[in-house]
Amino acid sequence: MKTMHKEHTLTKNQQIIFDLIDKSPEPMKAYSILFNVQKKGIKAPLQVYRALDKLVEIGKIHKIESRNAFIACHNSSCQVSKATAFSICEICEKVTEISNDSLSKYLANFKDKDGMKYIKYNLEFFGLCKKCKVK
Amino acid sequence: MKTMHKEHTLTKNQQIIFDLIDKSPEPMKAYSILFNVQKKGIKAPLQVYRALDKLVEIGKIHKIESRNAFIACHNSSCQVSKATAFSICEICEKVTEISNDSLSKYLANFKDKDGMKYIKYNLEFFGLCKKCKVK
DNA sequence: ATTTAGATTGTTATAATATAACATTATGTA
DNA sequence: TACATAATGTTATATTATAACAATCTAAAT
Repeated sequence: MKTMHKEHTLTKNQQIIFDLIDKSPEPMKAYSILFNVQKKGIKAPLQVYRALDKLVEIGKIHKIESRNAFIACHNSSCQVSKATAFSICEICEKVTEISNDSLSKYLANFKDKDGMKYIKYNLEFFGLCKKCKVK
Repeated sequence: MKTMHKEHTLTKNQQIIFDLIDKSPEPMKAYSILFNVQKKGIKAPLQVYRALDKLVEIGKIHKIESRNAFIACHNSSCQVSKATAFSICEICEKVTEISNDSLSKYLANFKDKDGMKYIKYNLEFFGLCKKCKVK
């Protein structure tokens, strides 16, 4: 079965903003994105936020909630941003999307006693990355 | 062994703000808190944010990152906000702290392949609560 | 090719969330 | 008492995000 969510044709603004985020080694914040795309004609915050909203919706990027920042999705098996997990280094702020079958299965099947039906989750691990740990 | 993290004596501002959040049936936002404590002499956003920072630090409250809102901790076994999990209803916005041994053990022991040492995590599940599900 | 509905864009203004900087006051402890 | 640390009060400002509305583009159905 084909995963459909990567198939969207992006609009001009969406493409410009996705390309920028996709090339960035770290999560990008909305106003940093704005600054970087102004030479391409995107001049207002709302233009950035609208593209970000759409890109999140179709699963091309994820929002790192604790950082108010956005990274490109590099996890072909992630289900349209419905199930996301990240590791975040508290020193260098490097963020990596976690792709781990055991974890995603565990969380997808998790049921709490309160009878809620979960349709989405977001998990953020914080710690020290390999590089920062040894410093 | 005694859990030490609930033993802090709160300062005046901290106590006022904690009491307000603790009584609230839903997560409270910073400026809503500010509005509600102005009659008690807390007049500036920074006074609120400083108390919130401290209360989060000592584990009396948690921040719901996806909502920019704060709830009191009712989970006596939670380790000073180092390991938090919440369920969030996307319709009524009810938030419940999840207290589940299996989950917390699984996450505390989770190790990803990238060699990171995790010292903290935050998990947010989204879905429909029992009430909203049947509507 | 034309129509039409829906999505996207451009624009201005403003709302909501959060922190910087600095002077002052309280608190605990040596 | 004196000292260090934490907390407070205050003004100003930075950062993140959305409201409202008119204009334009796009895809699909005539």
